[in-house]
Amino acid sequence: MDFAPDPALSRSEMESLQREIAAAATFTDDIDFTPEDVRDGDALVAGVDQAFLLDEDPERALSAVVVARGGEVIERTHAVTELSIPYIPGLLAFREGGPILAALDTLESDPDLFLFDGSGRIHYREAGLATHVGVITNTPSVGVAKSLLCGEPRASVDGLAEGERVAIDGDDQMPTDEVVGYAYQSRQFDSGRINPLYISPGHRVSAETAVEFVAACGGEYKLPEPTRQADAYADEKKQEYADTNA
DNA sequence: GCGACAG
DNA sequence: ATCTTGTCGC
Repeated sequence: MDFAPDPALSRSEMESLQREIAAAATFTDDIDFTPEDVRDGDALVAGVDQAFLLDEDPERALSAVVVARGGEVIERTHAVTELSIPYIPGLLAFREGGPILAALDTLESDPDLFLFDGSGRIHYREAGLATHVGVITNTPSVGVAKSLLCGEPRASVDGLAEGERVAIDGDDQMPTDEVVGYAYQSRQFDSGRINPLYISPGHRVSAETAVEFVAACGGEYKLPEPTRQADAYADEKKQEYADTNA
């Protein structure tokens, strides 16, 4: 089976491929390491994020990957790739999946877990970016999104205390009623103004464990450290390319 | 037609 | 995502 996120597919072909991806995905724990291992530096976690070069035709994506073991960064890599289709809610993997796979191909280390910027199971067809790339690489993956694509929070997610989480149930536009993820307040101030992260299983991780992994990555900021590092690295490299191309 | 929408 | 400085508030 070829699950490659081919941007040339028709919209309906993309949607049916996502249903196949969801069927092949595992939303329960199938891992040989624990959140505790992540804390102790006995597991490799890779944060993946992107920056974009939109003032070009075609536009290009700069995909960055930062691998961490405990608090230390052991590898950073990136890839610059052409983008062929625009962003369409629900079809993000077909725009960014290829570019991300290109960056993962240059990795020398072999991460135990991937943290992607976007949704996993919190998706119309339970096949968001984290699930799509997770299934293709057959690597435990988690989706870390800064806003909610779909699904229904069981309770208000406003002003949660640091460490609190609220289950996200499948809604009427999704094929399941199960818990598809969690709103997770990684950081909070007394004023209670920071929005929570929306964590969901990508592949081979349950919704509960996905949150535990993010929590285990630590960091002083809202985003888990590997993701924050990847974000900064992507911006850094983007400037480099922008200057070179100027 | 209305509403809603990761990055 | 990206375009972008200062600024309101704890």
